[in-house]
Amino acid sequence: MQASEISTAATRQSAGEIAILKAAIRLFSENGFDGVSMRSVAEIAGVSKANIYHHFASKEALYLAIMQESAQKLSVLVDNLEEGDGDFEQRLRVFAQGHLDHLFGNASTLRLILREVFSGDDEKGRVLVEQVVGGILLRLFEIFKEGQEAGVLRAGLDPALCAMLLLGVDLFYFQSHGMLKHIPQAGFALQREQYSREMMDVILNGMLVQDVEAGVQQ
Amino acid sequence: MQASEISTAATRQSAGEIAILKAAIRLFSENGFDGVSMRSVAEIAGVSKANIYHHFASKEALYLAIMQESAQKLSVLVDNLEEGDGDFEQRLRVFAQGHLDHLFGNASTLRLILREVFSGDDEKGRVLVEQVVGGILLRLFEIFKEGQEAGVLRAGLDPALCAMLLLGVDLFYFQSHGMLKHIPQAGFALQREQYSREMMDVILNGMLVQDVEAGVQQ
DNA sequence: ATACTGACCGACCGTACGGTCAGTGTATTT
DNA sequence: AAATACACTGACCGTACGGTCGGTCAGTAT
Repeated sequence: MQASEISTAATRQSAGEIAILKAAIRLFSENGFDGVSMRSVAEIAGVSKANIYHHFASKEALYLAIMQESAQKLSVLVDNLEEGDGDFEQRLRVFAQGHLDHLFGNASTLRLILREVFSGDDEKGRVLVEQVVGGILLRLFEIFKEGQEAGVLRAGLDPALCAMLLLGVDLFYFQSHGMLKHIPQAGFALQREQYSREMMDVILNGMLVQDVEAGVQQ
Repeated sequence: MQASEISTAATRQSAGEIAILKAAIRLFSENGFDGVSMRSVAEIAGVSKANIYHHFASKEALYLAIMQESAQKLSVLVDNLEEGDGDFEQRLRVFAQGHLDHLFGNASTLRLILREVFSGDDEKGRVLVEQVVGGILLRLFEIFKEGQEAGVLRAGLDPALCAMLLLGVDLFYFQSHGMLKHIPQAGFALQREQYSREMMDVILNGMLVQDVEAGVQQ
């Protein structure tokens, strides 16, 4: 009944190492790289600081390990879109509906990666693409490209751009829902489902081919 | 209306103090609060560390001073954004492009504010949002509202949501282009104008009433 | 019994941090 | 000429940082 065998398959992980990773993911996602000390990680994890250096070569190495583990968690999102049944449009609509919830379900993980993505640093951006999120995005682009070849996505559009728009709309909400609540006019942002539904209504209507009325009335 | 004397009127500033503020804005916007040391600020500003403490009570006080100056600067600049004088669609395209240019034109200042809004506590965030985002959102909101009353914007849509989508698309690019440009498949992200144009193609197509095919070929 | 392994720890190192303080140099006021 | 005001500095303080080191201890294979 324990959830203790999550990723122990690939590399054997001691209880301490798992605790370290868990503590690090929480602290780094909340406070960023510079805002976290190895001492605080050790304390939260309930191990000695020296033990962290037994498992990880440096603070940077620990950070990178967490980033990659996090990216792996997020790739499940694309799996859902890839493996769903129905045609592209149906899968896309289901995906769009649940995507935002999924993001919030992996809040710590996502915050960690977004912090890096939005840092604006060129070098970090490159490393991020090459080692962390590049593969996920390419798979997403490919799915949209197939959707276009199937005649569902409008012909003139860049599939990658459409994918990023869909992704960006949800990421934007994930990042800024706290502040959106303070804007009086933005009543649509009070509830996640409402935001997702109305936003997806606009952008799907904007990029899908209009054969019949595409269920966009209300 | 010159933008050259923003805050020199209220309090006399010595050359050293100006250099400190300038250095601090650059460093804090690039590296965040925890990633900047008072020593590095002093070095870049070309003054002693003690001199910073002569002008500012603490690191927090320096950071706060910069935040306030930046927020004020941004809110003033936003008011000068061009809007275009053509039809509804043309106005929005000009506005979106101008807004995006505006974001990049004040990159350091903006990054500073965004960091605080997205990761700071609610209280500070709310003040900043009201001061910086409020004005521009309201202007866009009015444009969309007029468009809807004129029958150009689809009737079921929330004008505030449309405004938020447009701003979000620009903001998302500002924050993520450092990563996007390292993805070969995301060629649309290499040039600002191209990104803005193609994104607007999609979302305008999703928002506007479809009388004819809305001129989205290239 | 012995030898070996790997998880783990307390104590420590050099450095950099935020912040303080006594004092210097230089204008302006009296 | 003396006094006041203020921008500015070098040296210093206590603390916390990332990282290292010698060593303990349980498990295990020989």
